[in-house]
Amino acid sequence: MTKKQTEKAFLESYDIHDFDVPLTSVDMAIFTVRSEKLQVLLVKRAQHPALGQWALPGGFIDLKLDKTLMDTAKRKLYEKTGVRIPYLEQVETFGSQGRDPRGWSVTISYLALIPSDHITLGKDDSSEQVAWVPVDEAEDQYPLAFDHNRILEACHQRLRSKVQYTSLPVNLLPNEFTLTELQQTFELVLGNTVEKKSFRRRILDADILEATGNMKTGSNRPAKLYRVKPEGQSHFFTRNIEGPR
Amino acid sequence: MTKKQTEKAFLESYDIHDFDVPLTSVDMAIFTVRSEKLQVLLVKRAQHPALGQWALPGGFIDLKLDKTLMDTAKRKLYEKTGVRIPYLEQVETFGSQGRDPRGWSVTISYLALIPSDHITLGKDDSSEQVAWVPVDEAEDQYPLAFDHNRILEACHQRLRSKVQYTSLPVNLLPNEFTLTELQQTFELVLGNTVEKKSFRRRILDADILEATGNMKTGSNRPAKLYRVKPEGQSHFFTRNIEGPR
DNA sequence: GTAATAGTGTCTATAAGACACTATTGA
DNA sequence: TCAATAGTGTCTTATAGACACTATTAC
Repeated sequence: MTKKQTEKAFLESYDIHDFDVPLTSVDMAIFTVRSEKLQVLLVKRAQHPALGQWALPGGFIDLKLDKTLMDTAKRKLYEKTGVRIPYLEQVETFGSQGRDPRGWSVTISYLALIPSDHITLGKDDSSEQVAWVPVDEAEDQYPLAFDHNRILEACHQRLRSKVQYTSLPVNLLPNEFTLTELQQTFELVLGNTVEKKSFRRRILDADILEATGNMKTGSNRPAKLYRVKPEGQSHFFTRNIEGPR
Repeated sequence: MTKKQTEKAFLESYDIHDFDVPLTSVDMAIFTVRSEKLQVLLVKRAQHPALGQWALPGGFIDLKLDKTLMDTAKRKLYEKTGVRIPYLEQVETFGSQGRDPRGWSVTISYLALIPSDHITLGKDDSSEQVAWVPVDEAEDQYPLAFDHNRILEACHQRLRSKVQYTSLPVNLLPNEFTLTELQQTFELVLGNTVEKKSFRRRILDADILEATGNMKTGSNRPAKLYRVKPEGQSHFFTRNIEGPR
């Protein structure tokens, strides 16, 4: 190869298989709230390597189907849950010699938040076992395949820290919800209680919700129902929730 | 391949070249402060594709030399600047069909901060042209190779937003510096002025610096010189710098 | 009425911004 | 003494936490 070669000639003679490249995949931590717990979706691997072990859903980029990495992530999410437009955020890319027994590999991790209603688990044909597992259990009691425990922790950590200064938990709730339900969701993710008045002031002052006009009734005072305004899915507050002093 | 196959047999028969994988590289935005401007390191590409165009330094993972992605980033940084232990942070991974003419490719971007003293540009033998360019110029007036303008913007944006709530700019200064110099560095990165008293209160209350005992003299009152405590390289404040009201 | 949960009034605490002030040097 | 920059005192502002209080429903 000389420097005089044209770019066209260079590209024609270029073959990616001439070079050693790492295996590249996408893995994701899909979170939802079920039974008043923050849960994460796990799949039992139906292929080697790590056959039979629990893992985060993920897989290889389909160079034909996927135009971008985000497409790969969206495709995987849809295959596993039937959900098409969740909150989806890239977290961290893990790459090393030893993380996969097949050799040098890189995985781009994504964090997804979905409401627990209207999920159809395991839409795809992979016949893998799919399960929602409380995040704490997944972290402490499940030895996940590859370095997936570490990836899950990175995603969980990202979520926890962003909840301190963003409105992300709105993405874990159905279309209509009460402020109390929203507060409980924040508390679940944060892992501590938040003060009611402070919380409502913060949310309402941010102007990210609108009243639907409906009320949630029970055996007590009915609560106003709200929906998220479009810009409210990912609102940034100027200060953190601090939690109890 | 059957499911009864052992993992060992699977791995023995596995050949990465049987699959289509994307090209995978690492690119980095190396920032420093020179001539009272935030500058970024660019290299003029000495190979196809995009030969002769300015680009962010980067390159392929060396599957033999590098054990992790961070190793690739550190190696590239050392080759270009001679600096070994800077502030280094992974920013975002860009992957798509069209970002490189050679085909589907993925690049993991890193952000590095280095002090401008003791840099030896272009230590490696690539005989590429290497230059410091003010970030604003690089963004507005340099058509960088591939999608490097977008990558630079992502790294610059990450830096700007983290400066609001971290101590990162200490990594852009030499070992000893005055509070005024630190403040000026914050201002350069933030793109606005900050109030002197608030700034000093914030930094000193965080307890991330220690006085060296030396003073910087000039034709005026001497200023105390400080160095960063080890934990001060990446301190998180609980609130943002807000800037002028 | 009571139990239960929704929603508010208002005080304190924390850390930032504003800005005028004092301090210490060289020339 | 003056110019220049270092460094401080202290008031105001913004937003969070604490916590007691009122409001509205089903029964």
